[in-house]
Amino acid sequence: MSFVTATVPYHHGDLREALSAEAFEQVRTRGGDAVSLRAVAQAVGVSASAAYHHFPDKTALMQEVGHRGSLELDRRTLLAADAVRGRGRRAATERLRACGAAYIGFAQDEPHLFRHTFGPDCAGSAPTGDKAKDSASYRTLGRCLDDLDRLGLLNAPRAGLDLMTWSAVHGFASLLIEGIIPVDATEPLMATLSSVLVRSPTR
Amino acid sequence: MSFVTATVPYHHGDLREALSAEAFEQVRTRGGDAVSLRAVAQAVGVSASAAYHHFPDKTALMQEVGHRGSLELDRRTLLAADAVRGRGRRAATERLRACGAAYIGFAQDEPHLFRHTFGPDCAGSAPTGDKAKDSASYRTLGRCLDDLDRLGLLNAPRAGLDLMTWSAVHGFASLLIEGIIPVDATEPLMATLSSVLVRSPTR
DNA sequence: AGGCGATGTGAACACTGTCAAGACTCGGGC
DNA sequence: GCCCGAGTCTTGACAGTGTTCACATCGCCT
Repeated sequence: MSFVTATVPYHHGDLREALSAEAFEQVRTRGGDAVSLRAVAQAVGVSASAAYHHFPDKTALMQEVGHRGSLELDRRTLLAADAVRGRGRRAATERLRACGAAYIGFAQDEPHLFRHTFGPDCAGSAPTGDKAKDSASYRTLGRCLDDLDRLGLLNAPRAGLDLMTWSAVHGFASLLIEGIIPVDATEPLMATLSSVLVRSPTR
Repeated sequence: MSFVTATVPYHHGDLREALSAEAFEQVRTRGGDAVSLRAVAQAVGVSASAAYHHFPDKTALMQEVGHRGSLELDRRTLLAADAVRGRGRRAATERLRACGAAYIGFAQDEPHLFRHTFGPDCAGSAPTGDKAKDSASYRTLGRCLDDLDRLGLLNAPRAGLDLMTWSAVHGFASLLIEGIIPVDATEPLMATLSSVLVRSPTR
């Protein structure tokens, strides 16, 4: 009824969005395993079962979170790659390094999000089994390699290099956030990767 | 009391071991998130709270499982590497390939176990932040690189190559079991890795 | 024999995901 | 105006979880 009525509004404009956002934030801070549907619902100010009118499962909500996570990763890598201007040898090499560092940096800054994004609930959602090409960060990495290839700087045949590079960066990030690898190994990793991938300068 | 009494024996000889083994098996088949302390205890034929006299937490039990998983991974990689005899160029290259393939094969054969072994509950258990050197599979991979280095076949300075190679193999395995990468990409990956790491044969 | 410590049990707590039944609110047709 | 149905949200319940508590039981040592 009647005027103002700011408190307890009505049907809560856009619950689905609110739930997604809140879940995202909780996964980001507390980690995927530690967030409960009930807690998310309560934070939004709504009953737990209300969520079931917008998501079939808790898993569906979590997949939405994972999707947002991958978007953020894509954004970061693309930003880092675009920040390096120029078309020369130096620029192309640096671009690859920056792109990889951004990928690893994301995992470092948001380990919970990173884990969840590539966790079994989210990653396996695409039934195609070849989600690689859907990933923008993968494509960004690929474009960095293209640049190097165009300059004839690659140490090996272009094909298959995307996968290897991505694997190395992703694996390193994974091992890093689990504490298996010391954090100060990131620069050396990218340096080694460069030295292996791009042809030596003077010769 | 009295004779025979095979059923409901006594204190159950070695519960800790039984629980670990059962938990390991359940994680292996059902996946880490799907196994409950109670189910493990019941399968062993014991009350749930009995487990708390042998493990402080459910997490502690799960860490034990993770440890067993890493032992199995170590065993497989070592076995694969040792199966390749010879000290020549061919052998050294093939040894590296076999070692990596075994690593990836483990992830493929036992995805649940692999995930759990490198999951946050298990991997981060060592507070040193540099558990890499403790991992036998890491060292096995390193020895393969040593062999190549001794023959002067490496395409880049030896230092840092362990980390890069391990990262690539581990990352590939991770992406593979989440369905992000098609399974038939394993051979190409190891081929690319080899072609990048070891110097070209004729020149 | 007595008792003590290690090892087991059962009931209880707070919490989880999920679902069925009912209440509220809105928009559109009489 | 009214009413009704669709969409939305709540309450209450169920089975299951990790964990803890008080208590029972067993083997071993003095």
